[in-house]
Amino acid sequence: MSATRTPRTVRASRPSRPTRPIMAVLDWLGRRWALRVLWELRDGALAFRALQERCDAVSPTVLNERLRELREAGVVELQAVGGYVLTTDGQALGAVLLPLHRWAEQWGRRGRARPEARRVRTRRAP
Amino acid sequence: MSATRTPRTVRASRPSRPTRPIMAVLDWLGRRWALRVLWELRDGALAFRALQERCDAVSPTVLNERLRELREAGVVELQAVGGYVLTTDGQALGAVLLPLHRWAEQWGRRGRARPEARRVRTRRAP
DNA sequence: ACCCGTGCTACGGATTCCGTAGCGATATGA
DNA sequence: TCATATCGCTACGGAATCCGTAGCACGGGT
Repeated sequence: MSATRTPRTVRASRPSRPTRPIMAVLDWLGRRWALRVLWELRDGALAFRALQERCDAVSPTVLNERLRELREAGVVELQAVGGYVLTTDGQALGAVLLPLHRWAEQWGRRGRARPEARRVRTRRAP
Repeated sequence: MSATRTPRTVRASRPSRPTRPIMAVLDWLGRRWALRVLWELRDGALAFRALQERCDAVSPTVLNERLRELREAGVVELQAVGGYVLTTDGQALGAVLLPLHRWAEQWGRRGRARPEARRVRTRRAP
């Protein structure tokens, strides 16, 4: 019937994984600028535009979306005055980034370069 | 010439930041599935398809791209037999994820829900 | 009445991600 | 030798996300 040779079944092997919290965290933490926002807020509150400034001038659309997700996760909050700040949970999460910072420093000393920009999608002539 | 009222200059304030290693790490680590790949490799080597399986059946295109970046960063390598495995640096980086795991467990116990799927782009009526 | 700064949104175009199909190489068995 | 199976990995079209710019509504200062 089928033209293919082998289904190569890759799915169907996770029938009822309970979706551990770590999976959820790795998911929303692994979105663009999420880690960076936590890192930039580690020293104290920052206003929206100040935060945007520090994140390589990320577009306000994405920044606002990340901040909303981080607020829903309960790690950052917007205080009446002074801008965005880490909550207690957020500070605990930010503390996890300190070992990462140390690792990055040693990693940088070993001459590791940042993986360079991905290949541009081959565009066909218009 | 411009019709705007105020430039609201958000750029132009980072003239010569030396691009610390932590920034580079937060960049390539904050891409989709990068953290998850490190997490799934923490217990030992995994073949390409086995790794794909564990990462919610991520598409092979993205998985291969992440693996390439992680190899260029020197945290993952493909051994002759057995599939992908963390390097020494990679294991040190994976160790950073353990405190994150503990944080996530407590975070999950406090009833935090994963920030739900983003809103669909508001499409105006046709 | 301005001027300035706040958080935040609209929107079109560029980039990235996903889902499926399949290739070349290698291994194993009949 | 031929068939089958699995390996890492690629092609490609469509969907989702991200970016860059412009600007709104509100409030405080002068």
